[in-house]
Amino acid sequence: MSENIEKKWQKKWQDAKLFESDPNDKEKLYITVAFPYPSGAMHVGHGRTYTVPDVYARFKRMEGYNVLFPMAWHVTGAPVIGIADRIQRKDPWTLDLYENVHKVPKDKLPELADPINIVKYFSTEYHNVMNKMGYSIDWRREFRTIDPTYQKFVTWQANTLYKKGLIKQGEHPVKYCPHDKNPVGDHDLLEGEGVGVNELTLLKFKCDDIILVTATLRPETIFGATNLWLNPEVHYILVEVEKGQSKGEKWVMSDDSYYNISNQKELKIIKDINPEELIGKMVENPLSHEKLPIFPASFVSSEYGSGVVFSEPADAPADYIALQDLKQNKELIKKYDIEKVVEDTEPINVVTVKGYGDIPAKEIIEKLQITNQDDPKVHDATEELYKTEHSKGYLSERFPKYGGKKVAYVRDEVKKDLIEENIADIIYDFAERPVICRCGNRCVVKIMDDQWFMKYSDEEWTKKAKECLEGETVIPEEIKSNFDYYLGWLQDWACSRRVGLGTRVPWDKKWLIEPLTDSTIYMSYYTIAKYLRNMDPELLNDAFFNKVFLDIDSDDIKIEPELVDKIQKEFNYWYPLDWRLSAKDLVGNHLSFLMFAHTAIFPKEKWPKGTVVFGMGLLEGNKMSSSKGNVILLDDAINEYSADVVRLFLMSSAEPWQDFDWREKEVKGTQRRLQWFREFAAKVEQVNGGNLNLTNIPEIEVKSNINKWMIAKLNQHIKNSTEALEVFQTRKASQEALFLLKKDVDHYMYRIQHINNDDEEVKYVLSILLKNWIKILAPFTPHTCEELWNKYGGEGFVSEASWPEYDDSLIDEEIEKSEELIQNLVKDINEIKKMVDNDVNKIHIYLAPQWKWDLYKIADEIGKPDIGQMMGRAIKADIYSDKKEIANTAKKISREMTKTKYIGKIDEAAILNDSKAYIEEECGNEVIIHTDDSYDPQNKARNAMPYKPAIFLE
RNA sequence: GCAAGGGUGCCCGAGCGGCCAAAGGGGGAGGACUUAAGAUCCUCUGGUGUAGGCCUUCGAGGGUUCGAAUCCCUUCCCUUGCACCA
Repeated sequence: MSENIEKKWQKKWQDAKLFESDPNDKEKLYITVAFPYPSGAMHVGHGRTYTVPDVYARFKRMEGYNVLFPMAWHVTGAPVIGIADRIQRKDPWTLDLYENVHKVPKDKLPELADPINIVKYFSTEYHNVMNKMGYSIDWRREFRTIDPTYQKFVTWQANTLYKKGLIKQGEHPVKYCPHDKNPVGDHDLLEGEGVGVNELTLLKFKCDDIILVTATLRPETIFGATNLWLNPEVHYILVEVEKGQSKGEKWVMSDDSYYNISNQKELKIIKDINPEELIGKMVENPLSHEKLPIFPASFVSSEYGSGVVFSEPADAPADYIALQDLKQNKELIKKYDIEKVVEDTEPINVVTVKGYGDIPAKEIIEKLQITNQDDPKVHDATEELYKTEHSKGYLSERFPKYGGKKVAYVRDEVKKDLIEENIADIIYDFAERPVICRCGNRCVVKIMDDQWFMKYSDEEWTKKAKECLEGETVIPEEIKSNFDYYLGWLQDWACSRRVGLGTRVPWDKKWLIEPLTDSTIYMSYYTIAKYLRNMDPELLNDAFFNKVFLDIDSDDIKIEPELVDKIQKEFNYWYPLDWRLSAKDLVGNHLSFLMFAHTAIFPKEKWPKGTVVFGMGLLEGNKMSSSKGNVILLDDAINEYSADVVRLFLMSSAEPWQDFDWREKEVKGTQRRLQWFREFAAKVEQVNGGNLNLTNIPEIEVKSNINKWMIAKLNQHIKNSTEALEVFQTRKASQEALFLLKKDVDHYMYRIQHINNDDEEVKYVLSILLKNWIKILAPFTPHTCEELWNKYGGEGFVSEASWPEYDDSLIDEEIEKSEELIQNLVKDINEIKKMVDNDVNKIHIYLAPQWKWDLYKIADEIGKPDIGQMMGRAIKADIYSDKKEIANTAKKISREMTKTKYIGKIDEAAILNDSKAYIEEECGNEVIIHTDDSYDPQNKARNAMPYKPAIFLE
């Protein structure tokens, strides 16, 4: 049923070309959301992402803007290559994922062995589901990032940045498989997913004419170096460095580490080295020049770093325990003839850290009860101490230049100085191992030296990007400082790739442009995409784009000038982008790149104006994840609940930047609420005798308080909802527009039960209410609203209807206070009745006399519960003769005023009389409203306070 | 570790100096309707009180203020990001 209605309106919108936006005289609004990478089916989390801009677009359209909301598909990149490959190989996990989670029909599955087919299949799927959601997208501008026309655009973009000197060649460490001769991404790994690459400082210890190189994460501990460790079991070699700052030096390292380091430096193997011959010899500490002995140790790994380690037993638990082991191993000491030096070797304090003494490593070894260097707990000890010292440690005062400073700062300083003096170099290694390629071979860290980089570190460029950020509205606001941080922190970004789908680097065709780099200014492409989609890509040269986007004239433009002019005008009409929406995790890359790229290419007036950042999706409290199968596909959700229910739920369960939680029970609650709304509309028609006409509601003057109250509430909710939508608060807006308004309507309907159901005022109020209500819900539940609008005589599409103007003058404090007065009174009476045992016949109500209002006013002017001041002013103004009574009342007011908002005197007698019948009905007794205390047997009248009449139950 | 955000009633979540015992939803209890169930509607959902009140609560501790869930300080805990990947 609802599915048919939704289909019907989607078709009507399409036939009327409602969302095909072309330049006109209206004010424009251009909104985009990060386009999807369609490597799987759309789930409800994606649904939220794309519903937010749709709701906003629909809202702004009703406000009278010419809104552009386009969509395209980001299909460049490597992941689909891996997926296709796994499908090709019939990897069971992948097949299961695509068949059962992404729900690809079994007969279609084999086609997905081709990456192109994956992106085609899912982008088509996305397109269809987006239509089923009722998104108001201008599909004439749809494209995929591998379309030849788009590639021409990316080529232009790359050339433009290149010419400005913002793309440079440089070196960069990557995970690399020496067997495949290719960089490897995480998805290409058999083992070691997510393992990071560490930059290690390689310290050079001279030993005659050769150098023992030791790799460390903690170069500052060089001050406490006592000896070197070599593992007698490991195979060492001597190599000569052939290039770079260490050229000509002869290094000793393990041959396993050579496997890695040779990918980073040009090394020539000279000969094998027998560690036994080196153990016992002395090397020179490069910093202090003192002589240090070489000792044997079994914990030294041949794979990590260089296979040679310098020992700092005060702060490195492994070094400490290895030294203890050695001291006890008389046999070994004897073998290498190092009795004296071993005996003399003691830890040297380097780092002072709270909670530890002089030799932190000793303490932690003892704490964890580690008994020898091959105990796996050594690893935990190292990790713990490393973290503590890094965050809380200080280098001991006695070291010149660096002493007394925090370890965290000293580390980089020492490293920089050592390298400058050429007593250290840099190598890279994995933080953990093993890292094994799919082909079964050990991966290495390779330095690619022909990699292309975006120079995001460029100071001037960063300054401009920050300026761009400064001029933007960021929602939520707190993210802005985050952005600022990222813009400054971004280093050069490797922007070329060897594998994946994408556009070639125009001047170096062996590279592809990295997928985050090819989608930083594509919002400008949307504005002209409808002209380019059927064009011969060969016509789209740089000259063309230069003219359209930057107004640079050229003889090389191959398209007729009139068309170029039209295209350029369209770009200038839509640009700059008003709003960019994207997920939280893209703040540090995509969204920042977007700002960088815009400032580099476009003049300031074309820089983006606003960014909205999204939170994540949860499913019944757990993180949504396709790969774990923990998702609900959007299509399934639509089929089960209808698009409107899904939309409404997604918009109302959390604000866009918060994490939302798809809870079936609450989705069902939303469904019932929407159903209630439809029934309410039918009820309004029924009250109107079956011929409700929303286009033509006869004007009528509203007199009764409760009707005025309903109108006031309606206006208040429209106002709140409008203000919330302006700043993308879809949750607040939908709460106001549906849930809170419904609560007031419920109350209203209850209140008017006693009124003649042919009452003209009620008919009018309900009609006005419904008319506006349909409108303010239209952005959230467009199909339902379109249907109701049409059914009850609305003119045209509600999607095109004008957004309701709220009238501040109708949002009357006094009217609200009146209803509050009545409700509080009823509540109080019933509460007292509950507590009183005897039967009640009559309810007497006494109102506060004028002087109490005067006193309340004085209290309000003072602004705080200061009884002394109140008394002073009251007596001066001579508001009442009995000072004791004034004092008593002042005390009460002092208490009351912190709980009640003062809005001036209201005519309580009139208000209560207006609703007397209602009060009697609610309380079940006759009500007598006294304007004086001529009948007051229990002396209750004196309790009357402004907004709080006295009650006497008889 | 660094950076950002956050800890609110059974649960999710609003509130961000006084209309706050704290919106709204979910869950629970009771009632109306119904042959019954469901849906819908009403009431209650911190404690206590024989006159509309009082007491205790917003991670913990301290402070500012006539007044703090809201502001400041300290402390504990949680979530996210830290890159060559969309």
